[in-house]
Amino acid sequence: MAKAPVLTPRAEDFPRWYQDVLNKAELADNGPVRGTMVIRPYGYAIWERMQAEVDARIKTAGAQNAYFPLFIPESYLQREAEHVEGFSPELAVVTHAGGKDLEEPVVVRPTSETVIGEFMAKWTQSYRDLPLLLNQWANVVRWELRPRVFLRTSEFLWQEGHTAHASEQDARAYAVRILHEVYEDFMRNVLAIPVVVGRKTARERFAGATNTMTCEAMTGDGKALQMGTSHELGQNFARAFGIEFLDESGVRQLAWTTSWGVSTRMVGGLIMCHGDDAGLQVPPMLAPVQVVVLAVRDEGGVVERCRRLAEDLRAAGVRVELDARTDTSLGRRATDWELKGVPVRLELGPRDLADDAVTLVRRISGTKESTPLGAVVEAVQMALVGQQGELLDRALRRREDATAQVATVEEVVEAARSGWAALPWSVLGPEGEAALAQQGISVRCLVGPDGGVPVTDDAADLVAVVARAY
RNA sequence: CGGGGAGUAGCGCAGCUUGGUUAGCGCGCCUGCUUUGGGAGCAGGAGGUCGCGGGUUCGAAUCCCGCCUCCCCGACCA
Repeated sequence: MAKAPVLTPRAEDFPRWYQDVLNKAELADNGPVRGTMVIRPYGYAIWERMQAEVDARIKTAGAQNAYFPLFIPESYLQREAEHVEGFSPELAVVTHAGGKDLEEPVVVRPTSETVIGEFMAKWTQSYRDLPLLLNQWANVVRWELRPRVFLRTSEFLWQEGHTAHASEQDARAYAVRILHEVYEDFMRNVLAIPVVVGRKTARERFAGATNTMTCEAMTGDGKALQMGTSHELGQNFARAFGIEFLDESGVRQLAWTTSWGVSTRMVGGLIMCHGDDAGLQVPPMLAPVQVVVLAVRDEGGVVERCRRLAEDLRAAGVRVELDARTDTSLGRRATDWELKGVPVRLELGPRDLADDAVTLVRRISGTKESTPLGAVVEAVQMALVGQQGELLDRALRRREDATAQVATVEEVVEAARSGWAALPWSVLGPEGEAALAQQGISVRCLVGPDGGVPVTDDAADLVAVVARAY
């Protein structure tokens, strides 16, 4: 008799499977207030690894970290018409504090363009002050109607970059640079998620932006997930907040700003892109635990040998954890580490020890082989590289297989049942986009014929990537 | 806000139609022994204002009225 599956099979009920993974891999719980989440230590360790990798790339791109307040005067939001209109429905507003009603309500930041704009205006006097390249790691609040842990929560963690530039070209170049060198690079090479990078249509644009660019991932059930965005804000916020400078010829000019962010949603994206019926699969580059050394049983010096093995791996720069809980059965522990998606497992028991070997198990390819103890560090390092590549290849193949090249709106609807569709934007257009929206299908982004990110949305030959989205 | 569903142990559920011993089951948890190479077995044990308030009744998880909350599907969204 087969045992009951550890998780609800994905094919049976994908949302249920997602919930099961969150619980069994000990990633997160629902918080007490609707739409909030508790990120458990393993989930948070994954987020910390994401932060470290993204933060390093942001710094390489020249931005500096700072911190702006959680509370923003309500009047700030109202200074940019589209921005306030876009965010009003989901604002959490504090009207009462310190035992009395506030003179002016303060909003809990849904994003920080406004408050940062106010300070950019103070700090920007001369063209020599530009570009001003800021980033902050923070929590933000958007009162969501239909929350899902990690994917859409009322409070989430993110980084938000905000920059001011002397020219439109400079601002655009920076927004594009962040999109590719920070986000796309991180997602593809660390998360092993082959995102499609493109330009949002006017309908999908960020409230207050002149251009929104996006990284879109395909989930295991063939939907789309927006993993990160980079916006050109034109002079909209500069005008609203007075971000001005004197140029080389002494003429007063309005600055051009950008903003860009990725959030804890990426943890949900990781689960949905790479998870299988045995649980999460974490790419080695990201994994907070790359290797677990599993002592099969406490006999004949096995545990001590495992401890040394773990130390050797750690010394070689591998993120390793020792599992010497030999009072719990091997099967249970193996299953638990699979659920958590640890890419490499080293099982060491009396039999292995007698052979002076260890059993190396790969989570992603599912292979298992005996490896001499003397060569194990190198074998592990090769396995980590191999598993990283395999995960990306697999995700890329799946995305390509599940993306239909179509020519009509009818075909889009059919394709979107199980995957993505790509068709000429000239065929679809804003009218077709509105029609699809009625059926819960959206244009995820527009891409150029060469796969590049278009500079406008009315160029010829643009391809619309269309799907149902989370 | 529209349409569906559900509130009983940490989690998942049964019991309710037809009111009646001490409210049950699975998983999990604790203790002990035996185990440990793919989710261990046996024995013992802890754990409950049956969502809240009222009503009917000798007696309510169960019937009646009111309220609250949560989940799922849509519209909003990193």
